[in-house]
Amino acid sequence: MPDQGAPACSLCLFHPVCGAAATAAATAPAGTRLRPERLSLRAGDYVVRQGRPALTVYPLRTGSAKQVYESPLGWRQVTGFSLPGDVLGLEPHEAPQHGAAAIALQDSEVCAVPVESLRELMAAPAFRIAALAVMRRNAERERVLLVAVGSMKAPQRLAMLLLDLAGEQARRHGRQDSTLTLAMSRADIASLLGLTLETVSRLLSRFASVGLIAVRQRRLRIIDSAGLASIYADLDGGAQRPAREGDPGAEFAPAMAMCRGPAS
Amino acid sequence: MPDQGAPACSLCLFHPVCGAAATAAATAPAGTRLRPERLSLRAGDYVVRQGRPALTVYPLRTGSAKQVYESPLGWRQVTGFSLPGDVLGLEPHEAPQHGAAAIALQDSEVCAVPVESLRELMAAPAFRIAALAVMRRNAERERVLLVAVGSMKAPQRLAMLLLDLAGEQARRHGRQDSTLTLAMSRADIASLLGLTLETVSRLLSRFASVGLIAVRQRRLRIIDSAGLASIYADLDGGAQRPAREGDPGAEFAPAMAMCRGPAS
DNA sequence: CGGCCATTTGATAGTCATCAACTACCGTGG
DNA sequence: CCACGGTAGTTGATGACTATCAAATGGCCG
Repeated sequence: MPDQGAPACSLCLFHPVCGAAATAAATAPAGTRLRPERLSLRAGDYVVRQGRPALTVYPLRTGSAKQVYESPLGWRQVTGFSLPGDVLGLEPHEAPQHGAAAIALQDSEVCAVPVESLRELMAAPAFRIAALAVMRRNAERERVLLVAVGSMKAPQRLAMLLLDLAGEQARRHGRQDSTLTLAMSRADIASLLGLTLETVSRLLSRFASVGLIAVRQRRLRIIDSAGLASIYADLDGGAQRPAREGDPGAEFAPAMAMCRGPAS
Repeated sequence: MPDQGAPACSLCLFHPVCGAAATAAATAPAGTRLRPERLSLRAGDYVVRQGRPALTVYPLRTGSAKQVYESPLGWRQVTGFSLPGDVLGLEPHEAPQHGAAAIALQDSEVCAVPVESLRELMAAPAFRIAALAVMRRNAERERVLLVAVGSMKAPQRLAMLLLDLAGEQARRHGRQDSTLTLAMSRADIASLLGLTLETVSRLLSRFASVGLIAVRQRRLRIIDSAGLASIYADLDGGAQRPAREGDPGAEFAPAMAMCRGPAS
């Protein structure tokens, strides 16, 4: 067992050049191997603070984190969640300061990579490409979130998040066991989606009552992935025209009765 | 009159190296001067299309444009407006494809700069810094928008936009004459802010009726800039607790009665 | 002048925030 | 080990906010 990294290390941006990983020996030039320091975090710890100089980036080994952005006027909002393999504090456009805070959602471990190392690595085309791809991915994510918050109804937003979390989980742990652990609170989810925690709680209950998911506290299992997807995908957000008699398609309408409140 | 550029050319990212500008002779190395081709656009023309290869960037000389992002599932949303001096189609993270469409809001003029030229220019530290700053600015803008759409009430969002437009206008035309021309339709504004066009129209009317602005069609004048700012800045979105008797501050509450609907 | 589109305005109701209990969970300390 | 307190989460009642539907008005272009 040469690779002593956590399971998700193989997804880390730095994995190919990480001295702690066996693969590095083969692919990385001798001089560029990293021996990152490791840090342990407790739930709630700040990994990076918004506005502070960006001196270090922190690949997440285990645990999870949230990004929190505070607008110039003091509005605060969760802008994303991070799972092992993600890089906390990685700023796009070579920003000299962190654009958002990163906060551990649970006891977690991170590596600490100085930005100088990062800058040197960026000189290597292969690494550079990978790093830029990660940043683009993050940017795209934020845009999807913007559209979700700006145009979609609450059930769709939540369905989107659940599917996204499941997808990320699958990307890491291989097979999708469809069982997630929500490391974030309802309030965090609500902030991300532009809702209130009560609404999130209610929707989760409603999803569960219709058999889409099973949820108990922070343990969640996706039962009907396709159902969630149909809620998410539903353009026009489950709009309810007066439902004239003989309305074609009324007898179908898969699971997106979700958007219509409790079954009367 | 050596500088033949449009007034806003001096704000263009490429101005220091633009062969059409007199200043370029002084600051730019001989080999890197640009002679960008100019294009004329009609209202509604696509400058760049989302997903198409990013081969050219288009500094906006005159007119205005909107960015429209379409999510993977087909949700479409305006993500920003551009004014002269902005660069259309400029993709962050060296993205090979355009991440959003840019559409002229009125008859406009743009320059066409090949990405190869851009790439060469990025080698020069001064230009690189400026370009990265522009991209960071754009990213920050999007995040502010995300928070606005996610957490703020409709009147705040609109006040924010008006102040922003006024600020951008002032940054270009020097003194703020406080008179803007809204090149975008109500529907575009609504899409940007995550509202409907009716709500935007109503709010504009309401703002006007309270003396914050004067608006007739697409001609708008800001009368009480501070009043708009107080609406925008109001944390907790003008929440109305039951207003107990003797509630301190009730007799104040500047212009943010806006958030409470028509004066009863 | 007529048609078309953008905008305004009104009426209505859906969605979701807000306020308020209530319950479940978790770690702590007796 | 169990009682306890505090936090997180659930559920209900209510109504504000804003979407939706509908119609009228105004401006612009052919």
